[in-house]
Amino acid sequence: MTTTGEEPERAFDHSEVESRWQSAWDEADVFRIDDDATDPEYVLAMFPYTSGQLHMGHVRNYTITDAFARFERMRGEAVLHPMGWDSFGLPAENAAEERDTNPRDWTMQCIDQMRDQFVEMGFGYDWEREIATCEPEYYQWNQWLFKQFREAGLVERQAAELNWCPSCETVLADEQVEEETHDDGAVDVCWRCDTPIDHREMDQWFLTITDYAEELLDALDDLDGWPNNVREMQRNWIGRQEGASVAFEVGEYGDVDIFTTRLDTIYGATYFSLAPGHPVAQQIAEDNDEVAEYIEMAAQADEDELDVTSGVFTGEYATNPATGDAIPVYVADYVLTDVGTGALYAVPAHDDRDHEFAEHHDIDIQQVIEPADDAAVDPEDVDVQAEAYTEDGILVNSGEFDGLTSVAARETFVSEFHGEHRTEYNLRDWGISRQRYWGTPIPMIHCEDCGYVAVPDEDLPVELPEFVHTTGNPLDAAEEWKQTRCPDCGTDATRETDTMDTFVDSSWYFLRYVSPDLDDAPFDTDRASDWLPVDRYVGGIEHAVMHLLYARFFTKVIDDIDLLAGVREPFVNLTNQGMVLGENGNKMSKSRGNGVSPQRLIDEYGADTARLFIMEAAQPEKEFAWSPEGVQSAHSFLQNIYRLTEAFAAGDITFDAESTDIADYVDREIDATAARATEEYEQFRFNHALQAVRELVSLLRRYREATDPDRATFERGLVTAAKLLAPVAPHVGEELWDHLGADGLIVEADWPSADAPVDYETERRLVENTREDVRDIIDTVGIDAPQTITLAVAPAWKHEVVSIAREADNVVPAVMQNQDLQQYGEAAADFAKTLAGRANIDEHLAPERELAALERASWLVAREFDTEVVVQSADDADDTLASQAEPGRPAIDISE
RNA sequence: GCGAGGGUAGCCAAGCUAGGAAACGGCGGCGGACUCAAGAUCCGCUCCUGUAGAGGUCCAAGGGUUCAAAUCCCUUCCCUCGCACCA
Repeated sequence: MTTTGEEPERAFDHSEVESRWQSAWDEADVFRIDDDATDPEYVLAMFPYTSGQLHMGHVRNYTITDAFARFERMRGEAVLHPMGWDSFGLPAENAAEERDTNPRDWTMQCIDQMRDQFVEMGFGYDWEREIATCEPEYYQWNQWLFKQFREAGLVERQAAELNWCPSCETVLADEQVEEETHDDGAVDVCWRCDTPIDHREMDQWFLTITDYAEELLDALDDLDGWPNNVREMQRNWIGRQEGASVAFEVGEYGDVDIFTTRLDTIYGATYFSLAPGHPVAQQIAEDNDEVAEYIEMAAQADEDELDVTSGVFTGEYATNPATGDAIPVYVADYVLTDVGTGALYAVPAHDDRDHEFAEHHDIDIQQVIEPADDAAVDPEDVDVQAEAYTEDGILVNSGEFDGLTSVAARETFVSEFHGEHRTEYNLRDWGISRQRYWGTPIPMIHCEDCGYVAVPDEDLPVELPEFVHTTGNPLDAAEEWKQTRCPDCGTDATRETDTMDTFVDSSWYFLRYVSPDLDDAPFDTDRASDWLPVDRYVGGIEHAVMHLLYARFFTKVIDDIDLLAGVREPFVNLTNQGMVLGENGNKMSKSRGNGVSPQRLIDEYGADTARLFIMEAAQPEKEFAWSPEGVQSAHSFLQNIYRLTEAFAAGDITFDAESTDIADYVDREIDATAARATEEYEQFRFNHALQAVRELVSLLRRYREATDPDRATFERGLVTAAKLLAPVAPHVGEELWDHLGADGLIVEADWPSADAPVDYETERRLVENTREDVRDIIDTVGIDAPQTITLAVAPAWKHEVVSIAREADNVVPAVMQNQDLQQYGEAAADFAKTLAGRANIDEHLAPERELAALERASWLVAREFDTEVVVQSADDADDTLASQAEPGRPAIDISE
């Protein structure tokens, strides 16, 4: 125990309790799921990178999935809730260097450490399905899948200018390059070490994800279970532009294709521009020193160093197919080699960049689009010499096409100028080569005669050799490993020394859980087709593009090569959990010194306190700040519910066998709580569900204080609270369950049935309003010691009037025409008039139901004012009093 | 610049998709019960006014639709995030 003298005695010792139940779950195999289960609920958290350090983000992420998995399990679902280790990657190499060990030993040690912590947190995983991507049993299937992709024509070896991190000494995918802004502009840096990146030309293995660009984009529309921002980020990343390509004849170099989304502006093209990397620009450079220098300079320049006006005239001219004019050809850095065709015609009048460039280089600006009649801008106000007009409009100065709309012109011009419709994507192919050791060896062999040859299946896996400490790529230094024979011709050959991007590992791991020990295929196709897609996927927003896009790509390819039967998307519902901020509301970080160690929290307060605090703090998507008060509050709640249950179990509570109105009230609240908590769990709003549980426990305490409770009702309340709490605080849940003398484990118990009581909301409103009115009167009048509070329900005829009034358009005549109400004459008419003046008439209970509701709730009023409360029907009540009552608003009399 | 999501009482934060009660809950603050006292627990209050349940003003700002708007529509301002020399 770590209790200090200042703190109250703890009701139980969390470390003893928690480890005891963890063993019990383990022995009862409660988290194991049979291979023959049919379409289980697949609940998955993004598996952790094996840094060895569990942080609050992990705790939150895994508590969310664990609580939801436990909830579904109690509801009777078969649940697949596995865990594994994203265990390849550069940090392990760095750690190995620092600690004079090797990546494997380091990683394995991290895994053991993290697994222990997960167990301590009470996370219920099917550990028999545990996987680690750094094991040959796993990564051999990366290699096998790579070959399958290759056979499907989805692997290419391309020379490409690549992002190179000089510090990590490796190539980075576009996705791994981040922009860092400084005072003097932006710099591209390595996502891992923040070192500014270089560019290098190298041969690399690519997966042609661009072949799937269209489906990856279109299918986003149907991913309703994904957050909008993630879908939008992927749309952005894939970046589709609908346009057209048209050829311009460039001097002696022949036709050069351009891509444009604004073919309607072609008559306004007054110059032509090539990217520095465009083949024709390179050709021109051979005879033109000025162009050559410019291209060289542009290649050296940092991102953003050259502005839009940077460029050089080549001395060449292109022919505008629309006007027949010869327009000057420039090489300009703002034209990007890998966007479109790397060449464009420029229309200064209708494009901001072209406009700026033209001004700087003194090129003609020719207007060809005017605002349409219905545009917000008057054509007179448009001065393209001053500023580009970039909206669509009506063509002018475009020969016979004047008067066409932009939309029509774009269509017409495609055939007119022998172009073609074309769709371009920003998405680039996925370069997976990494010049590092701790990853999956790419299963290729280079033979002088045969070129690149895949390692035959029977020779897989290509296992990593022993790690050697070296400055370069350790695989390159492993001479013995490198030397092999060509599978085709048998002559000496060398192995590929690059390893795969670790995002390959995580692109299909969710399939491996289905059959983790299978040794003749990556996963069981039938079972995977039944168990997938993942029903609930939870992880950080940082994976919005990379991991989630690659995983979608892999799933589609795997389905296309018939390893899956009709699974096009891996994750149906996605939740990105928010950050856990430091106490001051800032990001937790070492430099700020505001980090909180999960381990210390577990030691001090126990896993359940940590879990409860995190889940109560906010909805999963929202960030929240760490709060010692919140932790304390969660802890004392657990202690309190424990004490209450213990008192019940120990026979410290006196019960009264007679059924009472109070018991009826409590019974209804129990049902309402179960209903509400169930809905909130389903909606992933754990904080709301937990709030309901707290309210129920508080009610049970008040119940006990107010009277000798009914035993069955009180017990049912405790059982319900324990069950509703169990997914979030499972150890305490078991302990409560045990005290309540129930059979088996709460983790396997049935979820409480969840129908809200009849008229619950209306009744609650009636009771709350009445209590407030009583308070209001006592307060306003200044009554010190009320003797008796009398509540009288309105007579049945008034209820009838209200019912009629709710339906009728014209209240007073409708009421007066009613035969039954005529006997109440004047009174009925007056009441009808009152109601007619109201904008809205609330729902109300029938008189006998209203009476019963008030009788059930009267103990709350009696308790609050320490007084007698009498609830009367209209017949029993004094006439004057009863006449003041309305449906939903009993008359109140307070005597001193 | 483009896109996504937001702005609710001292603070945090529900409600907004399906318009109908000054607007759930928590923290903080105030008062009361219990207690020798503190803590824990319990009962209230916490926009303004009010000696019988009332009235007034409210959900970034302004306008509109409606019997009725925090909720729907328009405009403006501000915040957070993502993308961005993308032709």
